[in-house]
Amino acid sequence: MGAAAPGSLPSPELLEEFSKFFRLLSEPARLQLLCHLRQAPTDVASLIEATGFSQSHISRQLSQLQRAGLVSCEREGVRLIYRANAELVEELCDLVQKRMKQRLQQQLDQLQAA
Amino acid sequence: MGAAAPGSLPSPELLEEFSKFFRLLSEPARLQLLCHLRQAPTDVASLIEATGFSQSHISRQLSQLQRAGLVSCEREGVRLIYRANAELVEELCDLVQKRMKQRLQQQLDQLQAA
DNA sequence: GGGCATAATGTCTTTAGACACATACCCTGT
DNA sequence: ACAGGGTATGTGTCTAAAGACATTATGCCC
Repeated sequence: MGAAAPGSLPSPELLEEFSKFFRLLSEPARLQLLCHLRQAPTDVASLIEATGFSQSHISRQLSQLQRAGLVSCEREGVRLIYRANAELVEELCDLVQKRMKQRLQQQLDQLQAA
Repeated sequence: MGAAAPGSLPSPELLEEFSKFFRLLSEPARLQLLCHLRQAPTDVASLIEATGFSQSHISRQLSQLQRAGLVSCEREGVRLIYRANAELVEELCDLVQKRMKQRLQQQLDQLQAA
């Protein structure tokens, strides 16, 4: 155990921090951008074309992802190339995938029981 | 490496599903409840006492977490004992912790560079 | 079955965030 | 230095979700 000491509850500040992180990922648009960037570093124009979102929208989402350290960007001539933080994004994907499986399994079990 | 095929972009439905999952975790109150349950299975009254939230508030949050498969509950006499899905929650914690470290390291690096 | 606990839900108000339009900014090449 | 494409930001509107209150449902004990 070692995980169950009463004092191990996160501070309110930490909770707030975590919550912000998850809130970032709670927007389909941002997830979609992350998925694109996960496949390859991409400039903004291509993201606009790929997603159909407005330029300002994409710019905002990207800057949020950047502040959170999920993506970074570098200039290449006149455009900005964004790229995903590979490690973190991969782990996120793994986790989410695992959860999906678990969830579906649960639903299956429920059906079996009925 | 198999991760970069163009067709591997999640469907809109899947994105929506993921986004809902993260939205669940984007609420400090729910995170706090999860943290409590992570330490030990707990009945609602104790959660009220521990958090100071209203009964209805807690009840709502718990049912959301339950629908998502993050917690489950069983009746014990007149009360309901909620418990966290240990595996998933532990993984989440690991991930979040890792990210925090990474993030702080980034900020450190920035300071070093300045 | 009545009364008393605990837990869940219906409803309302308030607030936080998405998204669009317009505009300002910045970099780069000439 | 200027012009122009490429990106960021100020502002407004709209929607979805949080949170408080009152009410209803559910199981236990007599």
